[in-house]
Order: sequence, then C-alpha cells, then structure tokens
Amino acid sequence: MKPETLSFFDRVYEVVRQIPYGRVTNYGAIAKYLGAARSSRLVGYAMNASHNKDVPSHRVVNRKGLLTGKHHFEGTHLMQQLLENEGVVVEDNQVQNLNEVYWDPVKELR
DNA sequence: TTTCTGACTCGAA
DNA sequence: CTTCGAGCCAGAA
Repeated sequence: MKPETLSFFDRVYEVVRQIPYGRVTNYGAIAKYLGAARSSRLVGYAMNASHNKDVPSHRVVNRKGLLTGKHHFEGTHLMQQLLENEGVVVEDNQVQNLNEVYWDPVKELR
C-alpha cells in the first residue's frame, strides 16, 4: 500500500505491527516516528479503533510503562497476560523491566 | 453538517 | 512538589 494514501491511524497500525515479539513501545515514540511528535494522543485513539485490525495493541503502553489501555481488552488482565506471555514483566498495571523490553521505532526501525 | 470525546505527552506556572 | 493547557485525528450521534 502507498503510505501517502494511508490515514494517520493506518500509519500507526503499520508501526505497531512491526513491534517485535516480547517488546513494547509507547505512544509518543510512534507519533515521533511518524513525524508527529505532538500527536501521541492520536496514537492512543488509533489503538481504540484498532480492535478490528491485526494490530498487537497490547504491546503499546504509555510513557511510564503503565497499561493505560488494558481496560479496553476483554477480561480484567488480558493485556497484562498477553505481555507476560511474551516475557514482559508486568506488575500493578506497569511494565517493570521497561528499559529491557522497550522498542523505539525511531531507533530500532529506520 | 456540527459537536463531542477518547489507550498521551510535555512544558509552563 | 502539583496542576493545567495545548496540540492532534477519526468515528459516532
């Protein structure tokens, strides 16, 4: 597909889809990678609409590593379980080893 | 068609 | 230290 024809939301999905297994990133990093550093909110809003998409939205957390979007998953701890299943340590709705599993599209991707 | 409201982040007061 | 405002897009009512 042509990136130019994709909406901002679609471009967010493309980036999220490239997050490696067992890694997580945050909204601001994705926004910055897309050239819209001030649009971190939109990334979150995009996740809200990514339910029908093939997007691993559970790998996207906020800047502090908090699972702010877990409430949008089925069950009470599905998002946390998905992450732990990938080896990510989550405790009290927050990624503990964030600096170890953190994946920055701006640096890692290109 | 207009209005509203969200999975955020950062800097200023 | 805490609180507040601004910036940004898409879909539903």
